[in-house]
Amino acid sequence: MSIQHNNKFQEIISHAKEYGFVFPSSEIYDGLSAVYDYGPYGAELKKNIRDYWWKSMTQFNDNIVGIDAAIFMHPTTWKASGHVDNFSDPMIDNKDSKKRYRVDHLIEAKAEELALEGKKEEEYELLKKMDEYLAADDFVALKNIIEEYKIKCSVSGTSNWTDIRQFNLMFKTEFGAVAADNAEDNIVYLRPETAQGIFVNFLNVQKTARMKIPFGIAQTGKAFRNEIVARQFIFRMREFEQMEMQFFVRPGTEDEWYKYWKNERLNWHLSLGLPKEKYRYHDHVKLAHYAKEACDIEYEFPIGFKEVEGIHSRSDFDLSQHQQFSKKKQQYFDNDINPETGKAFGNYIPYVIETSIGLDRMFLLVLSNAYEEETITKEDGSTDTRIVLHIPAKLAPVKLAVLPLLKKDGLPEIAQQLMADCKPYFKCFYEEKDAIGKRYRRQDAIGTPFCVTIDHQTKEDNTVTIRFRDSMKQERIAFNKVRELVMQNL
RNA sequence: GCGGAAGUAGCUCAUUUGGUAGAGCACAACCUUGCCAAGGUUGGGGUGGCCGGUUCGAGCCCGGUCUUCCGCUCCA
Repeated sequence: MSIQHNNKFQEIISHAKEYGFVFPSSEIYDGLSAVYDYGPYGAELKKNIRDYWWKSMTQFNDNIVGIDAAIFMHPTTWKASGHVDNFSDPMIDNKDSKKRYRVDHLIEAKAEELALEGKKEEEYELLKKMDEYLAADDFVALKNIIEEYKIKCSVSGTSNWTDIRQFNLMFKTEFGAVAADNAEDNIVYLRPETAQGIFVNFLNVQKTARMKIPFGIAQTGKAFRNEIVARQFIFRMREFEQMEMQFFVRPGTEDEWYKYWKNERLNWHLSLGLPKEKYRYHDHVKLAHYAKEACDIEYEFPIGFKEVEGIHSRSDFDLSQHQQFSKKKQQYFDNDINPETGKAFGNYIPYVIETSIGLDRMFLLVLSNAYEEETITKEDGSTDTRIVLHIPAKLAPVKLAVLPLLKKDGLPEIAQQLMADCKPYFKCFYEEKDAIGKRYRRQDAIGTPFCVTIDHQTKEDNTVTIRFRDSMKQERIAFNKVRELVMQNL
């Protein structure tokens, strides 16, 4: 990351705070690491992004419906999904190389080494101890093993280790107000992804909304991950919001649908007028346990190319797992005729294509792309700078600012009429204090695409000045055309 | 977690060797004001991140602690 880019990122963070987009969480108590709150304009922008996504999924696609599943889920959900077993490993760091290892990997590597030296008994002994201590969560004993066998870091070659720490991806909490006999019985997790809420409702949705494959289920909502290092402003947070759509398809057609959604999702981004050259696909080579194919849509943030959205071909992994753990069939009966056999496709577990976008990351994307510190040359040749957010009008927190040129001569009254006229249709902002130029610049700073000024001429011919954010150009239009003009751009 | 940097008004920053904190912007009120942040007057606002030490006296020196940022590390 260059210093220049770094500065731009800092400026965006400062701007976000100063103008009420994003605040550090619990700031009066010195903040909570990697947790942020959205302020008045941030909440509007975030909501507008969410709504735009939701509409593009559930309104523009006849075969996609939405749900809103709970954050709490039955704990077995996470055993089935693989989150419990795959994300609770003890870790240890080498202080010299700064490299982090999974403790079991480290010890197993040593055992293998012993085996190669022909010390079969020692190998067996070591692995037996390890399993015993792992099962007991005895980190002190595990570290003793590492020291006893003089296990070294392959990078630094030293045995300078930190203490062992448990890495838990999922946040745990207690469910129910009364303690259970066995404390473990009361544990529920805060979901680390929204997808499982869709999978466990697959049959409910399919039956009640009478969906036929191929079809999709969309959902937006909070998810929680206890990241080891969560940083970079709202890019990686421990509490974040996902917008996910799981698309269920007939086995054998997954490649075609994967390509379809890969293409479709990038087009969604471009439909907002975001610059194509800042986007790229990143195809995964190393795949997660459930994935058949996977790619990320990356965007060039001020901190470099980073993932905004993932498209994954998840096979029938999730539904199969839930079928196995719940002992409830997760199958679909496909009445369509298979041209090869002349019979219906019959019962099967559908394959899934997932599109998963981080709402907070999308927010940061929009903000990063919108932010500009512009140098403008005035009529007298002198230069000035203005800070402007070129937020797409569809997403802008405030659509229209209504500004009486003077706070007298009946101009505020006329302005209030316009407010009343537009308020029911989109978010408006009214202001009558300070010089007009200052008011324009304040609207630029929060990304308001249109400003309308009411002046004395308005009283004579019912026209107003409309001023455009990006070009700073002004036009005279009829008072009663303002609402229409703004709505055309939303 | 390791290394580095920084915490003074809402924001950006001053306060030369230790002597009971200041500016600009922002905010509020009034006046002024015909179109791109720059008119005037007045006003509100700070236990200097927190705790302790040295000193007659600490925003400044020392120690600890917390938080944030950057780099490394990790990342479904």
